[in-house]
Amino acid sequence: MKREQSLSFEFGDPSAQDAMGSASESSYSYSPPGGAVFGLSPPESSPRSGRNNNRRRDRPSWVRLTDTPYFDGHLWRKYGQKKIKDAEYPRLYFRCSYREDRHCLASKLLQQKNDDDPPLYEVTYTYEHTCGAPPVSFPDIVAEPPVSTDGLVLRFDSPSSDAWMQQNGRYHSTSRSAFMMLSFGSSSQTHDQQPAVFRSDLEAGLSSFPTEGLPPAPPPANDDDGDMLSKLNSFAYDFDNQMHFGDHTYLPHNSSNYDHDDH
DNA sequence: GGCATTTGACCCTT
DNA sequence: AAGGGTCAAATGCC
Repeated sequence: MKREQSLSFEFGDPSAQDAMGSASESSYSYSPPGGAVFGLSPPESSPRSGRNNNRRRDRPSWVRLTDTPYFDGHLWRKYGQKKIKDAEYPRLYFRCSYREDRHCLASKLLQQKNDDDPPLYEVTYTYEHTCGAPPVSFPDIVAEPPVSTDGLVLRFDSPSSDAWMQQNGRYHSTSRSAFMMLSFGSSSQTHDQQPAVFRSDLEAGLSSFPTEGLPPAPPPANDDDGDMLSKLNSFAYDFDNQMHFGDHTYLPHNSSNYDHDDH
């Protein structure tokens, strides 16, 4: 049902591209996936103020192709829609629902690519979430014996963060039975507690529930043991060159050179 | 009434 | 100057 995904990172600053592929520090304002995604300060000026800082082409962004563009584990508010020249479908603009509350700069841009069933969308994400909001799910964590390693497997039962979105004050889902799995401690990992597997299995379905009773997003994660859920996003990115989210495989461009001709 | 979405205008980037 | 991204007032929904 779902398509294979690809992910590309685009930066105006080559040094930022380098930072994406390693843990090295960068003067670039963006904190790449795998780094500390919490506690970032917003830019000194809004996008409309200032001149050369925060230019569009300098903003970190990555692209995802999906047929479920709304279900990515975060809450988004739509703030614009525009007909794009030579594009068959309008472009939709979303920003993090916590933009004001927590100065989260994350935004995404939705572009429908075709009219298949289901339609394919190109989703361009800009800036990592700094809101600290957990994935939109309330999973039951189940420890299971690992399949073939000496590690630990955690299963996050339904609903999956990949299957829910907020719309008109309610969460909506196309998943009836979803779960995610994390595997820790694989001997192939060079760092402690990095996942070897991170995936979810989704089945088509439809349901929704109101958002009123949901707890607020937690404060930025600390390093205490047991705070697994608040680290979920980080875990998802803690691969060297590959990330799995849901049944999507993300393949960040990892060349050390900035490359405009990436497709 | 409060909040999210829509949509035309404005402004920035290329 | 054209095209694209964001703002903000208007509108709709709960």
